[in-house]
Parts: sequence; C-alpha cells; structure tokens
Amino acid sequence: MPRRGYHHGNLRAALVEAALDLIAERGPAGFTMAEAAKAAEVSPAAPYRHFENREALLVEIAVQGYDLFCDLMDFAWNEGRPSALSAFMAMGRAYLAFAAKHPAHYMAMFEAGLSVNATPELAAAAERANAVLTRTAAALAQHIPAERRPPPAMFAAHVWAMSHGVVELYARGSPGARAPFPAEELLESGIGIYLCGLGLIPVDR
Amino acid sequence: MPRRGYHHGNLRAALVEAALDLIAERGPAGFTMAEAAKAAEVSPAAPYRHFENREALLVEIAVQGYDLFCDLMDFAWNEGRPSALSAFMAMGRAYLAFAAKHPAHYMAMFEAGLSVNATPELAAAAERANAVLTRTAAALAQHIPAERRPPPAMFAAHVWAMSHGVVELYARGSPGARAPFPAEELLESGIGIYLCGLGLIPVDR
DNA sequence: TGTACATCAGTGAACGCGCGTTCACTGATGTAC
DNA sequence: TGTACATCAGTGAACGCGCGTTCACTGATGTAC
Repeated sequence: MPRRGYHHGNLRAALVEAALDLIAERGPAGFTMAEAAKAAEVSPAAPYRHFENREALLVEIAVQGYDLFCDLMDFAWNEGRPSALSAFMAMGRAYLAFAAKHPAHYMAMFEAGLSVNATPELAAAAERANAVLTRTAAALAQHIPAERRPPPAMFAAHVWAMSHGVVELYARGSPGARAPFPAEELLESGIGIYLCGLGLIPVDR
Repeated sequence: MPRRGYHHGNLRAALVEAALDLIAERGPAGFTMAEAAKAAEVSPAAPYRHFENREALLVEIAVQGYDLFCDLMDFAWNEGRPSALSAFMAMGRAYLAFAAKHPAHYMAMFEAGLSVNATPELAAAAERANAVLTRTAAALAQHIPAERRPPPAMFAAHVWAMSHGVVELYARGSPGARAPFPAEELLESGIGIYLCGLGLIPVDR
C-alpha cells in the first residue's frame, strides 16, 4: 500500500490496520492516535479526517470484529452439517481460532470497555453476533427432550461464557501463562461435558 | 482515618483504598498515581515513599485480591459441608459475589494485564488461588466414577472459565448490558448442567 | 526526665514527555462547461 | 481537449493537559544516653 504522493489513497483502512497492530501489541488502552498516524506515515492531524476521535476508531475496529466473527461462526456452523453436534463443536474451535488470529479485534470487542450502544452500528453488529450464537444453540437444542431443554438464549450464554473464559484465562499468552492444558483441549472437553449434561452426547465415551 | 498533621499515619493503606475506588470507577488503566495521592490528601510525591512505582501499587492490590478471594472461597467451601456438591455450588455464588463486591480487586487480578510473575508475592498469591479451586474440584471429583473423572486441574479450569466468562460478559454492568438472564441464574444453571455431564447430579430434576 | 540526633514520611516544585485535538493552510483531484 | 473552480485529504505547528517520577528539602517521631 505505497504512498502515492500527497494523498494517501486509503488512509482509513491503513489507520485501522495500524491500530490493530498496536492493540495486539499493547492492548486497547495502549494504542494512541499519534502512533497510529505515525505507523500510517501521516501527520498526527490526518486521522481526524476519517474518524471523529479516538473512540470512533476503536468502535470501527469492534464493528469489523463482530462482522468477521459472525462470518467465521457461520462458516464453522455450516448450517449444522454434517451434524448439528459436530458443527457446534467446530464453532467452538472457530471461536478460539478467532481469538488467537484476531486478538486486537477480540480485545476491541470485549476488553476495550466500549459501550455496545456507542453507535447504532456497533449495537447492530453485536446483536448480529448474539443472534448467530443463539440461532445455532436453538438448532442444536432441538435434539434435547423438551422438558430438559434450556431456553436457547441461556444455552448460548453458557457456551459463550465458557469460551470467553477459556480465552481470557488460558488462551492468550496470558501473563505468566500457567495454563494447565491447551486451550483447545480445555474448551472441547468442557463443552463436551456440558453437552453430556444436556443429554446431547451419550454419557460413556 | 483523619490526617494527624504532617504525617499521615497510614498512607499505604489509604493509597490502596483510593486506588480501589478509582479502578472500580474507571478501570485499571484509568487509575493514576496523582489522583490516588490527591484522594488520600497527600502530595503527588508521597506515594513513592510506599510504592516503587505505579505497577507496584497495582500488584499490591492484586495480591490483596487473591488473598481475599482465597478466604472467601475457602469460607464458601466450608470443607465440603454439608455436602461436596452444595458446597461447590456455594463457591460459585461466592465467586460472583466477590466479583460484584470487589470489582477493583477482580480487575487488578484479571484485567490489568499484570504478569503473574511481576513479583514472587503475586505469583504465590495466584498459585494459592489456583490451589484452592483445584483442591475443591478434586474433592468433588471423588464422587465421579474413576473412568469418567477428568483431572482435577481440568475440572477446576472448566468451572473457573465459565465463572469468569459469566462475570465478564454478563455480570458486570457490562457496557450496553444485554444480559439475557441474571448472572447468578446463568452460572448456577451452567454449572449444574456441567455437573450433570459428569454424573454428579441426577439427570432428571 | 531531658536532650541530641538519626531516621522516617512528608512537601513543593520541577522535569520531560506524549497525548488528543484544533486550526489555518495547501496540494491534489475531479467535475462543469 | 482545456480551463476554472469546488471539494477533498493532506500538512505542520500549536494548544493545554495530566501523567510518572525525581529532587533537595523539612517537619515529626522515636531512641540512646
């Protein structure tokens, strides 16, 4: 993306890219507009042609993160094929892969302290992500006898909570990293046991 | 804790207290030495008589947090009485209560980006917390038939991950708060289902 | 009990720094005729 | 095709600010004799 003289050409995207690098390296609080501008080889005032302020750039990253997240989750779910169960487990792996490959997006989404209502776009993106997870949970829940079936939103929340917990506590090269097991193994086994509890996986294995 | 003239009397504790308030209000990144000093009614240089630098104060808070956490968990566990299962569920509730009543401690422990190895004291405190959870998981796991019993460290990690996930995603007046269920209900039901999966709770309820 | 003195725990002023943001500006681009 | 001009997307300098931290200092405390 070489500079073409006075005008940059695609500064907005370049700033997002630069911010992603900075956030991945130093966390959402450690990124500054000045450094993002510098990384994009542009004066410190230039970013304000594209983003109203610092938070707006952070919000943009979170929105992109939610969109990417939805895509990856949808892809992993693959409309419940070959089976709802195996597709669901694939989503779990995709969740960890997303957190690992897009740490800055993940941080902007969940650790930057942004209000989901910062902008309508962000609220919509977050809601879409929520809907994807709840929809798949509902599809899988159909295989549970009705009287033992939790509300899909609760089912989804349980799984999301465990996934997020694994990411935060054990997946990130979390400082001091005392992870007792690989994150993938931890999440797979944890969700496996949880699904046993719902009767979705036969008890003996 | 009134000021007794030139000397403060208990500045170290007052600074910790002030920092806790600031962190609870604005997060670990939002707290500053200058403001903590001001809140303690002391000049900006005074804190450096008690803490080498900003991080040292944060570490102190995290250490205190781990200690408090251990105490509360031990108390809730109550040596597994009246039953290992009910004591375990009590720990889950205590976990949420700790996060709710001591948000600044919780943040310093898990969200401040401190390395667990920042100091030997911190590493020891974190290890103690880990040990408490693993110990209770091991006690409860004794009631699982050996061939279905996961390693206690894994068992503990699953439950910790779900607890932490619930706190981060649904418990904190998390920005935009779209919690579909009360955090307590979410964690209780989630762990309940998980324990069903381990055969620790009869399936029909 | 009184005094000399070491130590402790504060003060206040200053430092260098980097931040977010604004401003008047200007070079480049693209459109109307 | 050529030219006038509006608009866009940069520049560079500056602002006010608050931060972490250091320094030489001094008032208060406590101990030895």
